[in-house]
Amino acid sequence: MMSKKKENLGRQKIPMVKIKKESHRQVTFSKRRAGLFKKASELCTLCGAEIGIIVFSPANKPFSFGHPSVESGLDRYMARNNISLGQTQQPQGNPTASCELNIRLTQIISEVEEEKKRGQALEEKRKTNASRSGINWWEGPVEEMNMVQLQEMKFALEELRKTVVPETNTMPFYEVKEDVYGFFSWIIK
Amino acid sequence: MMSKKKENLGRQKIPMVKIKKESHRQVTFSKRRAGLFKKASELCTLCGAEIGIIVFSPANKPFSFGHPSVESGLDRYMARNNISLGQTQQPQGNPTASCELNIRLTQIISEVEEEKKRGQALEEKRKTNASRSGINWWEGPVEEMNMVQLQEMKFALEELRKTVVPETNTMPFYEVKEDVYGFFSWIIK
DNA sequence: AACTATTTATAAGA
DNA sequence: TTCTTATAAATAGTT
Repeated sequence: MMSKKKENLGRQKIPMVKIKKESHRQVTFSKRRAGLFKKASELCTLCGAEIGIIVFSPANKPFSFGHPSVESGLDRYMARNNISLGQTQQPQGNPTASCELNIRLTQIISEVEEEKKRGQALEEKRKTNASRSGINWWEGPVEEMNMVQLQEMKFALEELRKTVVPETNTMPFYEVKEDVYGFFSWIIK
Repeated sequence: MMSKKKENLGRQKIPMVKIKKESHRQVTFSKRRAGLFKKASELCTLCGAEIGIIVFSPANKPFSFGHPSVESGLDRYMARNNISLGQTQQPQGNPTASCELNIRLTQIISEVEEEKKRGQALEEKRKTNASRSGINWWEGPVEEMNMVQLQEMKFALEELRKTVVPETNTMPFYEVKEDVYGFFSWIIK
Protein backbone atom coordinates (compact mmCIF):
# COMPACT_ATOMS: atom_id res chain seq x y z
CA MET A 1 0.00 0.00 0.00
CA MET A 2 0.99 3.58 -0.32
CA SER A 3 2.83 4.88 2.65
CA LYS A 4 0.70 7.99 3.02
CA LYS A 5 -2.31 9.46 1.36
CA LYS A 6 -2.09 12.63 -0.69
CA GLU A 7 -1.85 15.34 1.92
CA ASN A 8 -1.51 18.32 -0.38
CA LEU A 9 -4.58 19.29 -2.35
CA GLY A 10 -2.59 21.80 -4.33
CA ARG A 11 -4.04 25.02 -5.53
CA GLN A 12 -7.75 25.28 -5.15
CA LYS A 13 -10.07 27.62 -6.93
CA ILE A 14 -11.20 30.44 -4.72
CA PRO A 15 -14.31 32.62 -5.02
CA MET A 16 -13.65 36.20 -6.11
CA VAL A 17 -14.79 37.87 -2.93
CA LYS A 18 -12.99 39.53 -0.11
CA ILE A 19 -11.15 37.02 2.02
CA LYS A 20 -12.64 37.09 5.46
CA LYS A 21 -9.88 35.73 7.62
CA GLU A 22 -7.51 38.56 8.40
CA SER A 23 -4.32 36.50 8.47
CA HIS A 24 -5.22 34.64 5.33
CA ARG A 25 -5.97 37.92 3.60
CA GLN A 26 -2.62 39.33 4.58
CA VAL A 27 -0.77 36.30 3.24
CA THR A 28 -2.66 36.39 -0.03
CA PHE A 29 -1.95 40.08 -0.35
CA SER A 30 1.77 39.55 0.03
CA LYS A 31 1.87 36.73 -2.47
CA ARG A 32 -0.25 38.47 -5.05
CA ARG A 33 1.43 41.81 -4.68
CA ALA A 34 4.73 40.13 -5.42
CA GLY A 35 3.18 38.42 -8.40
CA LEU A 36 1.71 41.66 -9.67
CA PHE A 37 5.01 43.50 -9.44
CA LYS A 38 6.75 40.66 -11.21
CA LYS A 39 4.22 40.82 -14.02
CA ALA A 40 4.71 44.54 -14.24
CA SER A 41 8.46 44.10 -14.43
CA GLU A 42 8.10 41.57 -17.20
CA LEU A 43 5.81 43.86 -19.13
CA CYS A 44 8.50 46.53 -18.96
CA THR A 45 11.25 44.16 -20.03
CA LEU A 46 9.43 42.42 -22.83
CA CYS A 47 7.63 45.37 -24.32
CA GLY A 48 9.68 48.36 -23.31
CA ALA A 49 6.67 49.78 -21.54
CA GLU A 50 6.72 52.38 -18.80
CA ILE A 51 4.75 51.67 -15.72
CA GLY A 52 3.92 52.93 -12.28
CA ILE A 53 1.97 51.12 -9.61
CA ILE A 54 0.99 52.01 -6.11
CA VAL A 55 -0.81 49.63 -3.79
CA PHE A 56 -2.19 50.13 -0.33
CA SER A 57 -2.37 46.96 1.67
CA PRO A 58 -5.45 46.10 3.73
CA ALA A 59 -3.56 47.73 6.58
CA ASN A 60 -3.01 50.85 4.48
CA LYS A 61 0.66 50.22 4.12
CA PRO A 62 1.91 51.57 0.81
CA PHE A 63 3.94 49.66 -1.76
CA SER A 64 5.02 50.94 -5.10
CA PHE A 65 6.65 49.81 -8.28
CA GLY A 66 7.91 52.00 -11.05
CA HIS A 67 9.90 51.85 -14.20
CA PRO A 68 11.75 53.69 -15.37
CA SER A 69 12.20 57.23 -14.17
CA VAL A 70 9.53 58.66 -16.42
CA GLU A 71 12.11 60.18 -18.69
CA SER A 72 13.22 57.96 -21.58
CA GLY A 73 10.20 56.96 -23.59
CA LEU A 74 8.33 60.11 -22.76
CA ASP A 75 11.39 62.13 -23.56
CA ARG A 76 11.45 60.95 -27.10
CA TYR A 77 7.78 61.59 -27.29
CA MET A 78 8.06 65.06 -25.95
CA ALA A 79 10.84 65.86 -28.38
CA ARG A 80 8.38 66.33 -31.14
CA ASN A 81 6.08 68.75 -29.42
CA ASN A 82 3.76 68.16 -32.31
CA ILE A 83 1.55 65.32 -31.13
CA SER A 84 0.54 62.81 -33.75
CA LEU A 85 -0.60 59.59 -32.17
CA GLY A 86 -1.85 58.25 -35.46
CA GLN A 87 -4.67 55.78 -35.29
CA THR A 88 -5.98 55.66 -31.77
CA GLN A 89 -8.84 53.28 -31.53
CA GLN A 90 -10.92 52.65 -28.50
CA PRO A 91 -12.47 49.32 -27.58
CA GLN A 92 -15.58 50.88 -26.13
CA GLY A 93 -17.27 54.14 -25.26
CA ASN A 94 -17.67 56.96 -27.73
CA PRO A 95 -14.87 56.29 -30.22
CA THR A 96 -14.47 59.83 -31.43
CA ALA A 97 -14.43 61.39 -28.00
CA SER A 98 -12.07 58.76 -26.64
CA CYS A 99 -9.65 59.24 -29.46
CA GLU A 100 -9.49 62.94 -28.93
CA LEU A 101 -9.05 62.44 -25.23
CA ASN A 102 -6.21 60.04 -25.66
CA ILE A 103 -4.33 62.47 -27.79
CA ARG A 104 -4.94 65.36 -25.48
CA LEU A 105 -4.19 63.45 -22.33
CA THR A 106 -0.98 62.06 -23.67
CA GLN A 107 0.04 65.55 -24.57
CA ILE A 108 -0.80 66.92 -21.17
CA ILE A 109 0.91 64.12 -19.34
CA SER A 110 3.99 64.91 -21.30
CA GLU A 111 3.75 68.53 -20.32
CA VAL A 112 3.41 67.65 -16.68
CA GLU A 113 6.40 65.37 -16.80
CA GLU A 114 8.41 68.05 -18.50
CA GLU A 115 7.39 70.43 -15.79
CA LYS A 116 8.52 67.99 -13.18
CA LYS A 117 11.93 67.60 -14.73
CA ARG A 118 12.37 71.33 -14.89
CA GLY A 119 11.44 71.49 -11.25
CA GLN A 120 14.01 68.87 -10.41
CA ALA A 121 16.70 70.75 -12.23
CA LEU A 122 15.85 73.83 -10.20
CA GLU A 123 15.76 71.71 -7.09
CA GLU A 124 19.43 70.90 -7.61
CA LYS A 125 20.30 74.55 -7.37
CA ARG A 126 18.04 75.05 -4.40
CA LYS A 127 19.82 72.31 -2.54
CA THR A 128 23.19 73.82 -3.33
CA ASN A 129 22.07 77.18 -2.08
CA ALA A 130 20.55 75.63 1.00
CA SER A 131 17.56 77.86 0.55
CA ARG A 132 14.02 76.61 0.36
CA SER A 133 12.10 78.10 -2.50
CA GLY A 134 9.33 75.59 -3.16
CA ILE A 135 9.67 75.70 -6.89
CA ASN A 136 9.46 71.99 -7.56
CA TRP A 137 6.24 71.17 -9.28
CA TRP A 138 5.23 68.78 -6.56
CA GLU A 139 5.95 71.32 -3.89
CA GLY A 140 3.60 73.82 -5.42
CA PRO A 141 0.15 72.36 -4.88
CA VAL A 142 0.05 72.29 -1.12
CA GLU A 143 0.10 75.25 1.13
CA GLU A 144 2.46 76.03 3.97
CA MET A 145 1.79 73.16 6.33
CA ASN A 146 1.92 70.43 3.74
CA MET A 147 4.85 71.95 1.99
CA VAL A 148 6.98 71.47 5.03
CA GLN A 149 5.98 67.86 5.14
CA LEU A 150 6.73 67.40 1.50
CA GLN A 151 10.16 68.75 2.07
CA GLU A 152 10.58 66.35 4.90
CA MET A 153 9.55 63.62 2.55
CA LYS A 154 12.07 64.60 -0.03
CA PHE A 155 14.76 64.57 2.55
CA ALA A 156 13.64 61.20 3.78
CA LEU A 157 13.64 59.86 0.27
CA GLU A 158 17.14 61.05 -0.30
CA GLU A 159 18.12 59.29 2.87
CA LEU A 160 16.46 56.13 1.67
CA ARG A 161 18.20 56.28 -1.64
CA LYS A 162 21.51 56.72 0.08
CA THR A 163 20.74 53.72 2.22
CA VAL A 164 19.67 51.47 -0.59
CA VAL A 165 22.19 52.47 -3.25
CA PRO A 166 25.16 53.85 -1.37
CA GLU A 167 27.68 54.62 -4.08
CA THR A 168 26.22 54.31 -7.51
CA ASN A 169 23.89 56.25 -9.71
CA THR A 170 22.97 53.24 -11.75
CA MET A 171 20.08 51.53 -10.08
CA PRO A 172 19.17 47.99 -11.07
CA PHE A 173 17.29 48.26 -14.32
CA TYR A 174 13.95 47.40 -12.84
CA GLU A 175 13.72 48.14 -9.20
CA VAL A 176 10.83 47.21 -7.03
CA LYS A 177 10.56 49.91 -4.45
CA GLU A 178 8.83 48.44 -1.48
CA ASP A 179 9.28 51.64 0.39
CA VAL A 180 7.24 54.10 -1.50
CA TYR A 181 8.99 57.00 -3.02
CA GLY A 182 6.38 57.99 -5.41
CA PHE A 183 2.75 58.65 -5.13
CA PHE A 184 -0.21 58.23 -7.36
CA SER A 185 -2.65 60.98 -7.98
CA TRP A 186 -6.08 60.27 -9.24
CA ILE A 187 -7.50 63.28 -10.98
CA ILE A 188 -11.09 62.19 -10.96
CA LYS A 189 -12.61 60.62 -7.91
CA MET B 1 -1.87 6.37 -37.87
CA MET B 2 -2.64 9.77 -36.59
CA SER B 3 -4.42 12.00 -39.02
CA LYS B 4 -2.22 15.02 -38.44
CA LYS B 5 0.81 15.88 -36.41
CA LYS B 6 0.62 18.23 -33.48
CA GLU B 7 0.40 21.65 -35.04
CA ASN B 8 0.09 23.72 -31.91
CA LEU B 9 3.12 23.83 -29.70
CA GLY B 10 1.22 25.66 -27.00
CA ARG B 11 2.83 28.16 -24.75
CA GLN B 12 6.57 28.31 -25.06
CA LYS B 13 9.03 29.71 -22.63
CA ILE B 14 10.38 33.05 -23.77
CA PRO B 15 13.60 34.81 -22.77
CA MET B 16 13.17 37.83 -20.55
CA VAL B 17 14.45 40.39 -22.98
CA LYS B 18 12.77 43.00 -25.09
CA ILE B 19 10.81 41.45 -27.91
CA LYS B 20 12.33 42.56 -31.16
CA LYS B 21 9.51 42.14 -33.60
CA GLU B 22 7.32 45.20 -33.38
CA SER B 23 4.01 43.46 -34.09
CA HIS B 24 4.80 40.62 -31.73
CA ARG B 25 5.71 43.11 -29.04
CA GLN B 26 2.44 44.93 -29.47
CA VAL B 27 0.43 41.73 -29.19
CA THR B 28 2.29 40.68 -26.09
CA PHE B 29 1.78 44.09 -24.57
CA SER B 30 -1.96 43.94 -25.07
CA LYS B 31 -2.26 40.49 -23.62
CA ARG B 32 -0.05 41.14 -20.65
CA ARG B 33 -1.55 44.48 -19.87
CA ALA B 34 -4.93 42.83 -19.71
CA GLY B 35 -3.50 40.16 -17.47
CA LEU B 36 -1.86 42.71 -15.22
CA PHE B 37 -5.07 44.69 -14.79
CA LYS B 38 -6.97 41.54 -14.04
CA LYS B 39 -4.47 40.61 -11.37
CA ALA B 40 -4.75 44.07 -9.93
CA SER B 41 -8.50 43.82 -9.85
CA GLU B 42 -8.32 40.49 -8.08
CA LEU B 43 -5.93 41.89 -5.53
CA CYS B 44 -8.45 44.59 -4.77
CA THR B 45 -11.34 42.19 -4.52
CA LEU B 46 -9.66 39.51 -2.47
CA CYS B 47 -7.71 41.69 -0.10
CA GLY B 48 -9.57 44.97 -0.07
CA ALA B 49 -6.46 46.71 -1.30
CA GLU B 50 -6.35 50.06 -3.03
CA ILE B 51 -4.38 50.30 -6.20
CA GLY B 52 -3.47 52.57 -9.02
CA ILE B 53 -1.60 51.66 -12.18
CA ILE B 54 -0.54 53.60 -15.20
CA VAL B 55 1.15 52.02 -18.18
CA PHE B 56 2.57 53.55 -21.30
CA SER B 57 2.60 51.20 -24.23
CA PRO B 58 5.66 50.89 -26.48
CA ALA B 59 3.89 53.45 -28.64
CA ASN B 60 3.50 55.74 -25.62
CA LYS B 61 -0.20 55.24 -25.45
CA PRO B 62 -1.40 55.50 -21.86
CA PHE B 63 -3.57 52.98 -20.05
CA SER B 64 -4.62 53.14 -16.46
CA PHE B 65 -6.33 51.13 -13.82
CA GLY B 66 -7.50 52.35 -10.46
CA HIS B 67 -9.52 51.27 -7.50
CA PRO B 68 -11.25 52.74 -5.77
CA SER B 69 -11.53 56.52 -5.85
CA VAL B 70 -8.74 57.10 -3.38
CA GLU B 71 -11.20 58.07 -0.74
CA SER B 72 -12.54 55.15 1.32
CA GLY B 73 -9.62 53.34 2.86
CA LEU B 74 -7.53 56.44 3.00
CA ASP B 75 -10.44 58.35 4.40
CA ARG B 76 -10.65 56.17 7.42
CA TYR B 77 -6.94 56.43 7.77
CA MET B 78 -6.99 60.18 7.61
CA ALA B 79 -9.76 60.37 10.13
CA ARG B 80 -7.30 59.83 12.92
CA ASN B 81 -4.82 62.48 11.99
CA ASN B 82 -2.57 60.88 14.53
CA ILE B 83 -0.63 58.33 12.52
CA SER B 84 0.20 55.05 14.23
CA LEU B 85 1.04 52.37 11.71
CA GLY B 86 2.14 49.97 14.39
CA GLN B 87 4.71 47.38 13.36
CA THR B 88 6.05 48.20 9.95
CA GLN B 89 8.63 45.68 8.93
CA GLN B 90 10.83 46.02 5.89
CA PRO B 91 12.20 43.08 3.93
CA GLN B 92 15.46 44.81 3.09
CA GLY B 93 17.37 48.03 3.31
CA ASN B 94 17.89 49.84 6.56
CA PRO B 95 15.01 48.63 8.73
CA THR B 96 14.84 51.61 10.98
CA ALA B 97 15.02 54.16 8.24
CA SER B 98 12.51 52.27 6.13
CA CYS B 99 10.03 52.04 8.94
CA GLU B 100 10.18 55.74 9.59
CA LEU B 101 9.81 56.43 5.92
CA ASN B 102 6.79 54.27 5.57
CA ILE B 103 5.04 56.05 8.37
CA ARG B 104 5.95 59.46 7.14
CA LEU B 105 5.13 58.75 3.54
CA THR B 106 1.79 57.31 4.38
CA GLN B 107 1.06 60.40 6.34
CA ILE B 108 2.09 62.69 3.53
CA ILE B 109 0.17 60.77 0.95
CA SER B 110 -2.86 61.19 3.11
CA GLU B 111 -2.26 64.91 3.33
CA VAL B 112 -1.96 65.19 -0.41
CA GLU B 113 -5.13 63.27 -0.96
CA GLU B 114 -6.92 65.43 1.54
CA GLU B 115 -5.66 68.44 -0.26
CA LYS B 116 -6.93 67.06 -3.50
CA LYS B 117 -10.39 66.47 -2.14
CA ARG B 118 -10.54 69.96 -0.77
CA GLY B 119 -9.53 71.21 -4.18
CA GLN B 120 -12.28 69.24 -5.79
CA ALA B 121 -14.86 70.63 -3.42
CA LEU B 122 -13.72 74.12 -4.30
CA GLU B 123 -13.72 73.15 -7.93
CA GLU B 124 -17.45 72.53 -7.70
CA LYS B 125 -18.00 76.10 -6.68
CA ARG B 126 -15.63 77.34 -9.31
CA LYS B 127 -17.57 75.54 -11.97
CA THR B 128 -20.82 77.01 -10.71
CA ASN B 129 -19.37 80.48 -10.76
CA ALA B 130 -17.82 79.89 -14.16
CA SER B 131 -14.68 81.58 -12.95
CA ARG B 132 -11.24 80.06 -13.10
CA SER B 133 -9.36 80.24 -9.85
CA GLY B 134 -6.73 77.50 -10.14
CA ILE B 135 -7.13 76.28 -6.60
CA ASN B 136 -7.28 72.58 -7.26
CA TRP B 137 -4.16 70.93 -5.98
CA TRP B 138 -3.31 69.61 -9.38
CA GLU B 139 -3.77 72.97 -11.00
CA GLY B 140 -1.27 74.60 -8.75
CA PRO B 141 2.04 73.10 -9.77
CA VAL B 142 2.20 74.29 -13.31
CA GLU B 143 2.43 77.82 -14.49
CA GLU B 144 0.20 79.66 -16.87
CA MET B 145 0.67 77.74 -20.06
CA ASN B 146 0.25 74.30 -18.59
CA MET B 147 -2.58 75.39 -16.38
CA VAL B 148 -4.69 76.08 -19.38
CA GLN B 149 -3.98 72.63 -20.67
CA LEU B 150 -4.81 71.06 -17.36
CA GLN B 151 -8.13 72.81 -17.42
CA GLU B 152 -8.68 71.47 -20.88
CA MET B 153 -7.88 68.08 -19.50
CA LYS B 154 -10.37 68.37 -16.72
CA PHE B 155 -13.01 69.40 -19.17
CA ALA B 156 -12.12 66.52 -21.43
CA LEU B 157 -12.30 64.14 -18.52
CA GLU B 158 -15.71 65.34 -17.59
CA GLU B 159 -16.75 64.78 -21.17
CA LEU B 160 -15.36 61.30 -21.06
CA ARG B 161 -17.17 60.51 -17.88
CA LYS B 162 -20.40 61.73 -19.36
CA THR B 163 -19.81 59.55 -22.39
CA VAL B 164 -18.96 56.41 -20.50
CA VAL B 165 -21.43 56.66 -17.64
CA PRO B 166 -24.26 58.79 -18.93
CA GLU B 167 -26.75 58.76 -16.14
CA THR B 168 -25.38 57.15 -13.03
CA ASN B 169 -22.92 58.01 -10.33
CA THR B 170 -22.29 54.41 -9.41
CA MET B 171 -19.54 53.07 -11.60
CA PRO B 172 -18.92 49.35 -11.79
CA PHE B 173 -17.06 48.37 -8.68
CA TYR B 174 -13.75 47.78 -10.36
CA GLU B 175 -13.43 49.66 -13.56
CA VAL B 176 -10.61 49.34 -15.98
CA LYS B 177 -10.19 52.71 -17.54
CA GLU B 178 -8.48 52.27 -20.85
CA ASP B 179 -8.70 55.96 -21.47
CA VAL B 180 -6.50 57.50 -18.88
CA TYR B 181 -8.06 59.82 -16.45
CA GLY B 182 -5.41 59.80 -13.92
CA PHE B 183 -1.71 60.27 -14.01
CA PHE B 184 1.18 58.96 -12.08
CA SER B 185 3.80 61.22 -10.64
CA TRP B 186 7.17 59.92 -9.69
CA ILE B 187 8.75 62.08 -7.09
CA ILE B 188 12.26 60.84 -7.51
CA LYS B 189 13.68 60.26 -10.96
C1' DA C 1 9.50 30.03 4.11
C1' DA C 2 8.90 25.71 1.36
C1' DC C 3 6.17 22.40 -1.07
C1' DT C 4 2.90 20.67 -4.89
C1' DA C 5 -1.43 19.96 -6.99
C1' DT C 6 -4.13 22.82 -9.55
C1' DT C 7 -5.69 26.82 -11.55
C1' DT C 8 -4.57 30.59 -14.41
C1' DA C 9 -1.92 33.07 -17.82
C1' DT C 10 -0.19 33.16 -22.15
C1' DA C 11 3.10 32.02 -26.61
C1' DA C 12 2.18 30.22 -30.86
C1' DG C 13 -0.53 29.21 -34.36
C1' DA C 14 -4.97 29.50 -37.01
C1' DT D 1 -8.16 41.03 -33.63
C1' DT D 2 -10.11 36.88 -31.65
C1' DC D 3 -10.02 31.89 -30.71
C1' DT D 4 -7.61 27.64 -29.75
C1' DT D 5 -4.29 24.69 -27.56
C1' DA D 6 -0.35 23.14 -25.17
C1' DT D 7 2.64 24.58 -21.89
C1' DA D 8 4.67 27.91 -18.60
C1' DA D 9 3.78 30.34 -14.43
C1' DA D 10 1.21 31.68 -10.44
C1' DT D 11 -0.66 30.40 -6.31
C1' DA D 12 -4.18 28.04 -2.46
C1' DG D 13 -3.79 25.01 0.92
C1' DT D 14 -0.63 22.68 3.70
C1' DT D 15 3.71 21.74 6.35
